[in-house]
Amino acid sequence: MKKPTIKDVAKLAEVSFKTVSRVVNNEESVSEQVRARVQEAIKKLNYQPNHTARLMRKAPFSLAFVYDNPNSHYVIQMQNGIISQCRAKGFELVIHPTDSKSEEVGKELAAMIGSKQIGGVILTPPLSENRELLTYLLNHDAKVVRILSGAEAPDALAPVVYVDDIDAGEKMTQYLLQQGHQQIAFLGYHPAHESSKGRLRGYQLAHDNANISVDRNLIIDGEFTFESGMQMTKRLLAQPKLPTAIFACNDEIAAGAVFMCRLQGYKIPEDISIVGFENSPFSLQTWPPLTTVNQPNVEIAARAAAMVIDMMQDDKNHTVESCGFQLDLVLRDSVCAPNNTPD
Amino acid sequence: MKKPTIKDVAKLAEVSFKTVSRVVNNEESVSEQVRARVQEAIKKLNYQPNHTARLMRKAPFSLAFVYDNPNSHYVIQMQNGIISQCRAKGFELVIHPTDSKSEEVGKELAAMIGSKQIGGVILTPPLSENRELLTYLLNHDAKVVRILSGAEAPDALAPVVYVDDIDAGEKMTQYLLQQGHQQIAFLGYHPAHESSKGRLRGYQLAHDNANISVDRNLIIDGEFTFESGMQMTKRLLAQPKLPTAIFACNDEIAAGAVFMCRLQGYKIPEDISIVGFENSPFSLQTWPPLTTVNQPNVEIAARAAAMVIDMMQDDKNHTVESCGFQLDLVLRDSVCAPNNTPD
DNA sequence: TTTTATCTTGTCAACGTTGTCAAATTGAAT
DNA sequence: ATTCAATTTGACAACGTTGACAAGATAAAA
Repeated sequence: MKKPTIKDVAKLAEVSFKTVSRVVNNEESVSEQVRARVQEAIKKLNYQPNHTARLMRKAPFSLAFVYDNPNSHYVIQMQNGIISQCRAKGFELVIHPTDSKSEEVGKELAAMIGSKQIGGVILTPPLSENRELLTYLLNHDAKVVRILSGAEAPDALAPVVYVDDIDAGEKMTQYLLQQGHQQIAFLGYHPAHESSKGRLRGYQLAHDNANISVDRNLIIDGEFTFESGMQMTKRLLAQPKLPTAIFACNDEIAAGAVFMCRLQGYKIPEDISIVGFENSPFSLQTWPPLTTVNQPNVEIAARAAAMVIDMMQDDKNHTVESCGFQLDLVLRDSVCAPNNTPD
Repeated sequence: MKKPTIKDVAKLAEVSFKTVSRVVNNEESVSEQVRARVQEAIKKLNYQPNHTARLMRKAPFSLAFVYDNPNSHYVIQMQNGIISQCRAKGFELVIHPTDSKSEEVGKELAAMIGSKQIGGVILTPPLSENRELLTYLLNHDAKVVRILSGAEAPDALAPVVYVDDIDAGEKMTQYLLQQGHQQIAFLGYHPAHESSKGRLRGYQLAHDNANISVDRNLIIDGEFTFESGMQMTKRLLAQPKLPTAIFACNDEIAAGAVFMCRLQGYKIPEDISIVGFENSPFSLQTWPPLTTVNQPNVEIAARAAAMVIDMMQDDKNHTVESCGFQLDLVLRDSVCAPNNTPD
């Protein structure tokens, strides 16, 4: 049994197929009588308009989510946020994992956009930080929205959803300072990682505001992984002056820190308070559960999707405003006031 | 500047647009001269064939990945496996997260398949376990491939990619037995979780083969989470007879077990060996890294995708064979021979 | 040279929808 | 009744591509 087309419905309802089209698209000028008859026919035949054929006549109805990120949870959250918008507004999502280090990303994306009738693109870090890629895409007249976070104010080439890492880093550090911590280590600064820069900047800012000077020895460089978290913590704990709290640049590092501290016999949070960043599942994959910063990725992605869709639908090319997200702390049990001042 | 169509290319190359189509589709009967001229024109105009219009004439070129799974890493791996096949074979992937508990899943999926010209569907647990959904989809003549794992032999309604949990559970248990463990606890049996049944079955089998009877008290029910892992381990450790090894039903449980053991002062693996299942990032999110079972999700998904594509392309409806995957152990440092026999 | 076979190219319809515009119908006002 | 406007409906082209088939060009055989 073939899939019914609009013409089959028309025949059954004894109207022209154009009228069926009108009913399907909820257009005004159809009498109630006819509308009812057509709707009945639609139901009887179980007719579904052909998305593909539709696309050919109308403006593009697809947007692409381009990413190159090893963090599954992040990607899925993004995806979900975008899909929610797509479903609400009848758009199609094309996911496009790629390799940000490849020379060909630009071409590859342009090709995809061209062939798949894609109207808009959402870029996440680190792809969204690639200025060349962005201009390349803009030159191939794609509508682009970038999701960015970090210390640099984003340029104005295209609308951005900006995550305020500086503010969040500051809030978290402030919180630790308020708890009475004065020796706060910072784990996981990485020059290639924009977010880490922002978070460190906030850390610094909070110290400045409190008139407390930062001990450079407490800032340790490393990767955003559990393994690296353990290594960094080991190095940290080998130093003469012990911190009373650790601000880890993400939850995985924090989990590694928790582990290493325990291995060396420190109690968490009694001996050392530890906080993470991201509110990922990893923040609950340790004990006690980590105080962390919530990144509302689903909302962020939904916002970005709404923006691209807006840009696609808007003919007159009115500029879509960038927007910023402030992050909130998630207080759990990995922090307490410092009891013993380490010597 | 408008997107160039096949006709623009034709005009530039001074041939009919049909000839361009032939060049684009790499058909035989085009003279080298003309082909070169057309290709040049294509390059000059940066022409990309319109995927959408193509779809309208040809057989469906899209397949859907339907899932309802809280495990981001799993979903991403699946997605990647499927995408690899789609790219290789020029297919389009539509991802469709859904709610398996909803009454409407079937209708929802049928609607999606109908409207988006989807030729095939890949189902993962728990959706793939839903017989009703499957028959519903088959009745709406969709091509379906299911990814399944567990203790039940899958029915023959549609081709299946089957993950042999029983065998894997048996292998892992055998390994622990070979290390000299006799008191092996099993954490995370859950009646609603097919995989856990299979793994437990394998655990039982290995004991049977070794002529060792299983102590029912060592089998603890629970969820597939870190939190539950901690709880179960707490219960386990409260029992008079301590195990020398713990077989956790997945890595998160195992990580929880590691944590709880440590909290109670047991050393891993010296006092208690612990193994997980899945080889997820969580298995490295603890210390020591977990011995676990590798689930080659990317390959599994790629296989499933290849199968659906096969079914879609094959007109004569030849039956695609189901296939099974055997899993392999990943030996890391969370296991050693039991030193002290607990009393 | 003519015929035939083969290879290359072109013409046109079709896919399922929406946009444009004209035709038919309705209803109100004269 | 007649006219006019407003509403409802329909005919047809168009979107960018591929498939079926016909036409033209070329090469080989007569």
